Amino acid sequence: MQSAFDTFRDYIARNKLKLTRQREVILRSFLEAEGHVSAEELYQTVSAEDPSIGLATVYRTLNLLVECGLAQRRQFGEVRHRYEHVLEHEHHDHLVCTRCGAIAEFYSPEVERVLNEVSRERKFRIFSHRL
Amino acid sequence: MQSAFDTFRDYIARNKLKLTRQREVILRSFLEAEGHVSAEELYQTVSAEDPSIGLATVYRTLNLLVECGLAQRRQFGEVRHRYEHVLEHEHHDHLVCTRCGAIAEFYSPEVERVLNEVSRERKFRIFSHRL
DNA sequence: TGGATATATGATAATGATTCTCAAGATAGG
DNA sequence: CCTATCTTGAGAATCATTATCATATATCCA
Repeated sequence: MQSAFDTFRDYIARNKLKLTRQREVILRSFLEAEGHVSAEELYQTVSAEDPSIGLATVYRTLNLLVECGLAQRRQFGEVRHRYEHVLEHEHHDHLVCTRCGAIAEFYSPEVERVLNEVSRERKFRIFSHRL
Repeated sequence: MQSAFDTFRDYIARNKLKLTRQREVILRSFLEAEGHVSAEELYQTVSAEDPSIGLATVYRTLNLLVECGLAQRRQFGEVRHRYEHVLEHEHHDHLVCTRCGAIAEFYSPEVERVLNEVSRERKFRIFSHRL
């Protein structure tokens, strides 16, 4: 299985994009970050390593990571989005505390099965789901 | 069982708020609207009946409706929120088409059961969920 | 290796949904 | 019908995210 960096490099190459220092720094920080990061939070981390990197570039790179399948974008109670890495852990759903924002992850084969059944009945094809 | 208007009136009274013409018009339009309305869409409908009602008031009233339990606010793929009435139909989850935005509703007792189990294990208490 | 060329970047402006502000208007209770 | 209190409409403000644009940089190819 290829590393996240390989996946990213492949995506870059396939789409005639360029592998820049900024993108490397951002990807590295993203992978080191644990759990669910917001763009702003990631920007803080990245800035510590290279203060010249702008917030816009963090946003742009996060979008790339989503496109190449390395990251998933989700929105919990808040306004802003959070990103989590995909390769590192299995598919799962979330419980989010409405008081403190704590997040617990879980996986249920039954939920998956129900979703497949329901979508078949209704003639939907499931690309992803959020619970 | 009391009507949506009664529920709203009660909430208004209990919180020392006032029942205004605008709020009545907006609630009525909301109940007549089918499915999942955005604030902007509801504003269009409301404007047709009374052009003097402002967008801010629609937002404010929708928030009241959510607070008193008549409406639920959800966010599908898009940026903006959509609101749906609660009293009219049972609790359910959604399938959303990523191409055309079509929405299908479904209910699965199994999903509910799994959520209850998981939340008990993790010491969460479920107020609501979005799938 | 050196350029040419296409893509990236940083700073900042723009956007779009939602909320806030505030002066003027309307409701409820006595 | 008066007054205290809550609402309203209009537009400004906010906040996360995206677009713009001039400059910088990576990649490709001779």
